Amino acid sequence: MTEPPSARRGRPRSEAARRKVLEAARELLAERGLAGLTMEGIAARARVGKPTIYRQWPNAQAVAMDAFLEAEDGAPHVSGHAPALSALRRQLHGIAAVFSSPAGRSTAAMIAAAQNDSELAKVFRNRFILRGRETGRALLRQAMSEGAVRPDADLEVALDLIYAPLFFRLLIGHGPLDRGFTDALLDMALVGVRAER
Amino acid sequence: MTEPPSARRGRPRSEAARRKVLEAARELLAERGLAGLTMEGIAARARVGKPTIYRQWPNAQAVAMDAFLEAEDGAPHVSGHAPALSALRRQLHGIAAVFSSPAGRSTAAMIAAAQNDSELAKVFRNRFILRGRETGRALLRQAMSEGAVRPDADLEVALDLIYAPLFFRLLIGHGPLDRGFTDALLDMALVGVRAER
Amino acid sequence: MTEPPSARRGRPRSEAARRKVLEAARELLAERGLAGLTMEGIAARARVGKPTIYRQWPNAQAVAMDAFLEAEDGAPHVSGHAPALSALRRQLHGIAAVFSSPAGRSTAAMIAAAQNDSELAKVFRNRFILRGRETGRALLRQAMSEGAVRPDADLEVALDLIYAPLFFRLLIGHGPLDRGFTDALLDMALVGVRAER
Amino acid sequence: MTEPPSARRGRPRSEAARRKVLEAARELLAERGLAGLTMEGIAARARVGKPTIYRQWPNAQAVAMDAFLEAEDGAPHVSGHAPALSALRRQLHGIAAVFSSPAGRSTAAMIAAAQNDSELAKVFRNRFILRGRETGRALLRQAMSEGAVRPDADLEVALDLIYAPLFFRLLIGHGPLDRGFTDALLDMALVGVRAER
DNA sequence: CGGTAAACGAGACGGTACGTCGTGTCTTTGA
DNA sequence: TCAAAGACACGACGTACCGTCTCGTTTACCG
Repeated sequence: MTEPPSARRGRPRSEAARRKVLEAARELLAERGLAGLTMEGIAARARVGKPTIYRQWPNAQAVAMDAFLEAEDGAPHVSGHAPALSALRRQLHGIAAVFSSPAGRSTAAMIAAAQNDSELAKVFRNRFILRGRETGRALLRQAMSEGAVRPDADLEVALDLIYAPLFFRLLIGHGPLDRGFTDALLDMALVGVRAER
Repeated sequence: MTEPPSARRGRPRSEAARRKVLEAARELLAERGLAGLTMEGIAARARVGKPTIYRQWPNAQAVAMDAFLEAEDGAPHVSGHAPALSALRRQLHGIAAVFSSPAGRSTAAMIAAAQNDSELAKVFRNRFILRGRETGRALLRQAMSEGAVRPDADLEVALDLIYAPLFFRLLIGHGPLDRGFTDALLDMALVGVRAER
Repeated sequence: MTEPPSARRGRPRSEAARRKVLEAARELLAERGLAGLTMEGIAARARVGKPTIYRQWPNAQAVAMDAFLEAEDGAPHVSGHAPALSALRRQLHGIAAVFSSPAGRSTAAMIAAAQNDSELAKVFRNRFILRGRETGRALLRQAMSEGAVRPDADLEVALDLIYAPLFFRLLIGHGPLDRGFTDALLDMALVGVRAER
Repeated sequence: MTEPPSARRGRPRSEAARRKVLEAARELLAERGLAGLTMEGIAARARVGKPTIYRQWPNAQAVAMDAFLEAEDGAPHVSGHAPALSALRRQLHGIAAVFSSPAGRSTAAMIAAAQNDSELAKVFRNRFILRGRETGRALLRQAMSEGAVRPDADLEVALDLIYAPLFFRLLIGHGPLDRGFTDALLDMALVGVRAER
C-alpha cells in the first residue's frame, strides 16, 4: 500500500501548484534563461509560496530540469517501418533541427546545469540521454540485422560517434548544425575516414 | 594611426594584482568548484580589492575562464615525427587522460559557463577548442598526404567525429573515458560503421 | 474603510529584531560615534540581516535617531508643585548637565544628522524639541498665571530666548555649559539687557 | 629653527589649483549639499588630481569649510555711526535674512560638520562664530557707553541670549526666521520676560 | 642655463560600506 | 493541516569613495 494508514489528513498537496510551478519555470526559462531563473521569480510568477516549491524541489535548477524533461516527454518520437538507416537519418535531422531552435539552448542549459549537481546529472542522463540512445541503439541493431551495419560493431561506441558531434556543435557553436552537416556526419560515420586499401 | 598620441596616462595596471587574482581563482576553483567561486572569495584570497578585479573581468566566471586558459596554455602539446595516425592516437589518449582527471571537471565547468555568456563562449571556443582543432586538422592533413586518410574527406566533419565523443562522455558521464574507448572510437571513425560490401 | 479587509498576511515583523537593532545601534553610537555607525556594523552586532534593518529604516542615521529618541523617552521629566520659575530653573540645570555629559554629544549628533535629511529633522523636531518645549511652555504659562511673567509676553519667543543658548553652547562649544551660565542666562532673560530708565 | 635651511625647493604649490578646488567645492555644495560632496567629485569638477587636494586638506568637509569661510569673509559687515542698538537690530535682520536663504543651509551644514571633527569645530568657531561675536560685543559695549544697556550686564551671556535663537531656528526649523521674530527677540532680550514689579 | 626636486593630471591600488537580491527556513493567517 | 504570504539570518552582488600609490609631465629654483 502506498496509502498512509490514516488516509491523508489536512489539506492535500495541490497538483495544481505543481503544474503552475513548472509552467512558470518554463516561461521564465524562455524569457530569461537558466541564469535568470530564481526560486523567488518562479514563486511570484506561479503565485505560489516559496516553501511549496522547496517541498518538491531542492533548487531552481531542479525545477528547470523537471520542466525541461516534462516538455521533452511530450515531444514526438521517431518510428515507422522504413529501413533503419533512413529512420536514423531522419532522427538525426530532427535532433539537428531542435538543437538549432530555442529548445536547443534549453538542452545546452540543462547539460550545463548538470555539471554542478550530480543528482541533476543522473536524472538528465537517465531520462534524456539514455532514452534517446535506446532509440538509436534499436535502430542500429535493426540496421545490423538488415545487413547494413557491420555485425561486429560496438554499438555503444557507434552511438557516441553518431550523436556526440551534434551535441558538440550545440555546446561549442563552432560550426553549423544543419542538414548538410548531419548528412556528412552520418555518411562519414558509416564509411569511415580511412583511405581505401 | 589608432595609437593614442600620448600613450596611456595614470598609474598602470598592476601585473602583480592580475597574477594574484588568477592564482586565487585557480585555488578556489580546485577547492570549491565553479559554483563556489565568488568575486568576494577571490578578492579575499588574493588580498586584492574587489574593484581591482572588476576593472579587468566582468564576473567570476570570466576570471575562471582566464585562469583556466592560462593554465591550459602552459600544458604540453603533441608533436613529433611519427606517422600522423599514431600521433593522433597519442593525442586522443592524452585528452582522455586529462578529461578523466580533475582537470576534466574544469573543462566541463568552462563549457557549462560558456552556455550562459556568449562572450565567454567566444573566448573559450577561440582559445581552447579551435586551438586544439588546429592541431588535429594538421595531423589529419598530414595523414591524408601519407595516404592514410581518404583524400576527399571533409576534415571539419572528421574532426567532430573524432573529438566530439570525448567531450560528450566528459559532459554526460554515460560511459568510460579510457584507452579502450579511445582506441575503439578512433578505429571505428577510421573504418566506419557500414558493413563491407 | 481604509483598513485592509483581511488584516496583514505573512509572517509579522519581529519585535525582537527591532530591539536588537536599536540596542546594537546605541552601543555602537556610544563606542564610535555617529560617523562610525554603519548599517553593516549594526547588522553584525545585532546578529540581524541587513535587509531586516532596511525594511524598517532607510539608513543608519534613521536607526540612530530612533535609538536616541527611544532612550530619551525613558528619561525622567521635570514635575512637581514648586513655583514655576523654580521648576524652570531646575529643568535648565538638568539640560545643562545632560548637554555637558556624553549624552550631549548624541544630541548634537542628532541635530547634525537632521541637517542632511528633512525627514529626520521632522522626527527630531516633533519628538525631541517640541516635546521639551511643551514642558517649558506649560511652565511659563503657569508662571504667567502666578504673576511672575509679564502677561503679554510672546511665549514662543521667550522659549527660544531661554533654551536656544544652551543648544548654541552645546553645538559651538565657545563657552561653559554649567550652573553659573544657566543661572546667569535665566536671570538675564527675566530682567532683560536694557538699562533701567 | 624649524625652517628648512634652503627655503623650499621644487615646484611651488599652484594657487590656481587651490582656487579651482574651492570653486568646485562651492558649486557641488550648492548643487548637492554637504552629504553629496566627495573628494572624487571635487577633483573631477576642478580637473585636479586627488593628491593635489589631499596635499592641502585632510577630507572633503575641510575643503567645504574653507570654501564656506572664504565666501563668508567676502560678505559685507555692519558698520556706521548709528546708535548701537539700531546697528545691532540691523545686524540681526541681516543674519536672519542670510539664514533664511540657501546660504543658511551652508551655515547649518558647517555646524553639523563641526560636530564630527574637533579640528573643523575649532576653525569654524574661531573664524565664523567668534568673529561675529566680536562685532556684537563691540556694539553692546557701545550701547552700554550710550546708556542703553545695563552697565553690569555680562556681555558673554547677553550675546548668547541675542544670537543663539537665530541659530536655533536655523538648525531646528521650528519657527520662522523673519523680521517679526528678530524684532520680538531683540525686544524681549532688552526688557526681559519678568513681570513689572 | 641645465639639473633637479617637488607639484601637477591621471588613474590604479587595497579597502570599507553601500543598498539590493536571492537563498533556504520560519512563523503567521486564512481556507 | 496545508497553502499563501512574507519576515528572518545569511551572504554575494556590483558600485561609490576612501586615502594612498605610482606613473609621466610640468615648472620654478638653485647651483
